[in-house]
Amino acid sequence: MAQSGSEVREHDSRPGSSAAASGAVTIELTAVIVAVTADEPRVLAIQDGRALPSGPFESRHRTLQTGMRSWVEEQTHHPLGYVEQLYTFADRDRTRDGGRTISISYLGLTRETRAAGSEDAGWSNWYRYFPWEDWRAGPPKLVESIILPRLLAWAQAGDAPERRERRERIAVAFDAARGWNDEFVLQRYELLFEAGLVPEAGRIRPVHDPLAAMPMMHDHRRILATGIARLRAKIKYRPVVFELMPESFTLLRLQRAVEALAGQRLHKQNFRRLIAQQGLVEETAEVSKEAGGRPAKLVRFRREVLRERAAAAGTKLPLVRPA
Amino acid sequence: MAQSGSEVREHDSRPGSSAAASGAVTIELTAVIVAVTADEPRVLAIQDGRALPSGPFESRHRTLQTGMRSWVEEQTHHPLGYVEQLYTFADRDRTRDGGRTISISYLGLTRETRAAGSEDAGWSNWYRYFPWEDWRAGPPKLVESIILPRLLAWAQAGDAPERRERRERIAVAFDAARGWNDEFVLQRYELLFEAGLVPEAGRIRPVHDPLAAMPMMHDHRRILATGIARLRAKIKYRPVVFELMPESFTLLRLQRAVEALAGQRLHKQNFRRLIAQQGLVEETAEVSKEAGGRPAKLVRFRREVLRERAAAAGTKLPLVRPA
DNA sequence: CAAGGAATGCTCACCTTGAGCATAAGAACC
DNA sequence: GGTTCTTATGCTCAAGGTGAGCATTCCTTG
Repeated sequence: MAQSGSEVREHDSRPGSSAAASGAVTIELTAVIVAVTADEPRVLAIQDGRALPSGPFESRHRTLQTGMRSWVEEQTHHPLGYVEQLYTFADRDRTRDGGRTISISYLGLTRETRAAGSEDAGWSNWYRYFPWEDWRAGPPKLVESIILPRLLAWAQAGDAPERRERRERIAVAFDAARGWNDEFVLQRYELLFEAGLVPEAGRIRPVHDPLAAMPMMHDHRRILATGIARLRAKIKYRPVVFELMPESFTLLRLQRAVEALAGQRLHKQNFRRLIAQQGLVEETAEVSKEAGGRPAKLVRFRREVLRERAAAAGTKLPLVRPA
Repeated sequence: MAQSGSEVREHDSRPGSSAAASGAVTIELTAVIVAVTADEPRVLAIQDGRALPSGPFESRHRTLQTGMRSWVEEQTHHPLGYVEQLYTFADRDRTRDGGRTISISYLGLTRETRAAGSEDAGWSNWYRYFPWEDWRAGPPKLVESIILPRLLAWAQAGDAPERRERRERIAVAFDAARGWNDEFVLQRYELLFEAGLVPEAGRIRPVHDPLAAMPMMHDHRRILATGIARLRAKIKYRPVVFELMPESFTLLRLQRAVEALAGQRLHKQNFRRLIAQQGLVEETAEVSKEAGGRPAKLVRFRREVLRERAAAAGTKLPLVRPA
C-alpha cells in the first residue's frame, strides 16, 4: 500500500477523526517563519504561540505564495525573505462550513526584527514545542525518562505484528543507541500523536501533558515539525543558514546558528574547515569582541556562491567522465 | 523578494496569463506515474500521451492520496505502489467555472504491466517530452544546435541586467561546459517556456515546435518535469529504484534503470561497488543468460535495508561524537 | 577453436572526514 | 605585570570513500 518513502507518513490519514463532510473546499495557507536569535531557533506564531500565521487563499491573491506572504504580513507585520513550499495536506479534523480544509504550508527564513509585531504575534523558541528535539546539551532527559517508557507501553497494545512494527518505529525515531537522526522530527511527533501523548491527539488535556511541551491549534504543530525537518535537511546541502544571519557575523555565531537548527553540537574546527573550503564566506575588515576571548574576525556571506554552486552540487552517482 | 532557493521557481507566476477570476476553488489531483521498461524511463499518460492522469479531489475521497490513487486506477487501470507528494501550485491559466484550479501533484513508482490499460491510457518514454534531458549517448545535438542559439537570442531582448541574468540562467541550466546537472529538469523547462520555445507557452504551434518534443495539456509537462527532477534527486540518497525493478534482476539491469532515470551513463565497476558496500542486494541462486556474455547473477533487493538505513543516513554536518 | 560480450576482481592516487593537539590573542583577575 | 580564562585559528593524521582503469573469467556464437 502507501509507503511514502521513510520520509513522510501520509499526512491526511489520522486515526480517530470524524468522517469528512461533503461540500466546498477551503484552501488554507500556513507559514512556518523561522529566525535565529541569541543562538536559539525561533518561530513566528500568533495567539500567544498557539497558532502559526495562516489564512484562506482568496481571489485577491495573485499566487499561492503572495497569498501566504500577505497573511503573514497582515498578522505579524513582519517582512519575509526566502520562502519555499513545504507540504500540502487535508486535515480531516478540520471542516469549515461543512466543507473540507486543505492546508498548503510554506517555510520562510528571515531575521527577527523587534519592529511592529502586532499584539498577539511573537517569536518563540521552537524547542518549546519540541523539547525532545534539542540535543545540544546532550540527550534530553525527557526522552529516556518519559517518552520511551510511555511509547513502549503504548506499543504493547495490539497484536504481535503491530507491536513489532511500533517498537521498530520507536527505536528508529527515539532510540539514541541507534543514532539520533535530527531530521526525523515529523516521525517523532507522529509517534507521540498516535500514542496519544500530545494534547492535539485529543486524549489528554494540555495541563496534563506529560511532555510539558507547548501544543498548537489544529495541526499546526505537525506543520511546524515538517518545517523543522525540512530546514534541518536543507542546511546540510544548501547555504540557507545565511538567510538567518545578520550582514556580518563571526564563525562561531554561524556555528551556533546551525547548531540551534540542527539541535546538535558541531565540531568547531571541522565546521570551520567546511565553511572555508566551500568558500562560503569572506572576511570583512572588522573583528568582534563581544565575547571574552580572542577577538573573532567578522565575515560575511559570499552571495556569489549561490551562482557558482548552482551547477556544481555533489552527484553521489558514479558517473563516467566524458574524457 | 521571493527566492525559492535555486530549486524551484515560483510555480504559479507565469508571464502572459490572464487575471484569475474570483469564485470557488477546484482541487485537482495529478499523478506522475513512473516505470522503467527495457531500460527506458516511462510515464503513464492518457489522451494519447497528452495529459497526465488527473481528476478533482472529491468528497468521496478519504484523503488526498487515496483520491489521487482512485483517479489513476479509474483512468488507467494500473495499480500503484510507492507514492509521494510532489508539489502544489495554482495555475493561473486554468480556471474552471469562473474559479481557480489548484493542482496537487504526486509522484508514483511502479512496474509496467501489460494488463488492462484502458483504451487511451498508455506508457510513453519520458524523453519524448524532454529529448534534451537524455545524455546517455552523450550531449544531445539538440542542445548545441537549437536550444542554446534560440535561448541566447531570447536573452538578447530586454535591458542589460535582464540580459545578464538570462544568460546566467541559461549557462547554469544548459551549458555543458559548466557541467550538466541532471536535476535541473524544471529550470530547463521553465527557461524554454519563458523563451516561448514550447507550445504550452502559447507562442508557437505544436507543429512548429523547434524542439520536436511532445507537449502536454495545461501545465502537465511542468508537473512531469518536477517529477523527473525529484526522482533524479531521490535515487541518489534513497533506494527507490528498486520500486521500479522486478523481483530479481541483474546488476546491469539495475544500472541501466538508474541510467535511464538519471539520463547519464554510470561507471560500471564503481556502480557495483556502491551497491555492494551499501548491502542493497543479495544474491539469488539463479543466473541470467539473456544477454550474450558471461551470465550474470540474479540478485534481489534486500528489503531490510529500508529499516537498517532508516536512522543511518549521512550527516554532512561535522558533529561532535558523544564519546 | 577464436572472437565477442558481459561479469567480476583488484589497484591506486586523491579527496574528504573525524578527532585532536598546539598556538595565538585579548579580557578579567590578583 | 603575570596568571588564568576564553575564544580563535593552524595543522596533523589515520581511516574511509571516490574516480579511473587494468586484468581475468565465463558463456554464447560463428
